Amino acid sequence: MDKQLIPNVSVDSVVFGFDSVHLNVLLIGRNILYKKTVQRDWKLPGDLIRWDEDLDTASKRILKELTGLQNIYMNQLKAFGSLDRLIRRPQDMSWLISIDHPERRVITIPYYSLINLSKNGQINLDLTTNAHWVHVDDVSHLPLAFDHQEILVFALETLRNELRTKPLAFELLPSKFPLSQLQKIYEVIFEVSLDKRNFRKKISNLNYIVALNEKEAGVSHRPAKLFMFSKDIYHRLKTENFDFTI
Amino acid sequence: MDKQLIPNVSVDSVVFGFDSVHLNVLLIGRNILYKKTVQRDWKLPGDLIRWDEDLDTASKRILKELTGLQNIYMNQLKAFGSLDRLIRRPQDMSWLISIDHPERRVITIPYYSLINLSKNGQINLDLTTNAHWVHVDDVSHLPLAFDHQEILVFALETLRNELRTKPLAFELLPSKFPLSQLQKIYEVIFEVSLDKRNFRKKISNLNYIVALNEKEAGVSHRPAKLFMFSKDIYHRLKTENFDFTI
DNA sequence: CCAAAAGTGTTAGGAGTACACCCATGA
DNA sequence: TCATGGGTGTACTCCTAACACTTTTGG
Repeated sequence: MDKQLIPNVSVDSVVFGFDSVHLNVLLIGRNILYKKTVQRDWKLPGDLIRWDEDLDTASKRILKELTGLQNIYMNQLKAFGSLDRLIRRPQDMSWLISIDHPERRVITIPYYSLINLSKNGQINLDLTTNAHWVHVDDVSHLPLAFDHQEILVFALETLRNELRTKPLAFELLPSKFPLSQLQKIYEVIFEVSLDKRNFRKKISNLNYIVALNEKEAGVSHRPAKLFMFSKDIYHRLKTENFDFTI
Repeated sequence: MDKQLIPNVSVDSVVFGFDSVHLNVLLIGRNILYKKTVQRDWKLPGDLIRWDEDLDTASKRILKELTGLQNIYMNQLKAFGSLDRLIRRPQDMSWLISIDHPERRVITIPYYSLINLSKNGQINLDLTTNAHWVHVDDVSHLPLAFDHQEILVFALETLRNELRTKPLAFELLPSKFPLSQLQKIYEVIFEVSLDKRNFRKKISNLNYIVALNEKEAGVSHRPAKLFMFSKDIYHRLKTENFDFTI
């Protein structure tokens, strides 16, 4: 056991990636030996944190070590620390023994991150660590380690909540995007379908979504106008508005 | 150091209490000896957690031990674990030494709670522990231990966010309340003033806020009709609605 | 010329906002 | 009878929701 690590506090990352069609989550494949057969299962990227690093720093470091991802949007979720979280599944117990994990109790502090996966800005996934993008809809059928299924569900709920009131959709898009992509994000994440005209009317009232003098290229249909999100304008405008819903 | 305690993970509670005029927060007064004078400062109720209890359990236990409060609404916030959070103020360092606190690093998991403080349902504060209700507006002038000021600010922000979309106001009210009290909560917490007629119109559309055949008693003005919040009706209704704001 | 997605306007209903006076009670 | 907060309606504006056809490009 590395002396630099706090033995009972970890971070985990729920990295959401949007590929212009699906919302995906980044999982690490494991092959664990259990009852003399090799079983495949999945976990969230994560690890113990060090004595000499802040939580955010730890989360960034571990994500980079395990996946190569850097400089992406990141937000802390609530901690998960139930007594039995590491030992709910017998496979997990035998895995912990196999890696010589000494601790009876680990409290984990999950983060969620957002990233765009479209063809241009190729993602620099470090494949030696077995990281894979999985459609979020498929995850519920997969065996996930520990309480990672629960963490993922919580992360998705939080993403939905934050997406309602914060300009997070743009973290899932390339810097220049057509409006149909923006709409798709809301449709996929909230599992609804939205009216194109009403959506665009709504967007056109938001001055921080700026039309560019550029169009998509290389598509076999009428090319869409590209837009960008202006953080500056957004912050200048969002010092007004009161509104509540009980 | 108690062997039953995890040495580097604590919980803290931000307990908000509404007294029909102000939003208050529960703080514990400390007298610390620093540079040969006794100084008064304040901290959030909190302590290290035990190896054999879940986070929520720990939070409930510690809140009860320190204040006598039980069975109140409680919600976990994000963890605070920066490297210097215990040693930003020299007073805190000398206090930690005085209580023989061994740990260089403690990550705390804060919770916020909501409670009603009106005269009827007298609160059972255990005064031996020096717990006091302080108006939230006054807290920024008080010396708070560690990063507790920061935790409090985050808790208040979170309370505001959740109050926009969840029926939390009722946790701050007695079970039967006049509409003016409900309005006051939004006005105090969001620091706005709302139009009485418009507020009441909005409320009358919410079927889960139910008018009772009862009136206030003992007030020296026209007595107000009392209302209650129906959790049942609320949950039956809130399985609809899509709406987002970027 | 076909397939595919982009782009565009109108109408009707509901929600939000601004605003001023009378009512019921206890002291 | 006075002081105090309770209680009520209307008109205007703005946002939302429903709905179908034409345009531009590549193949």
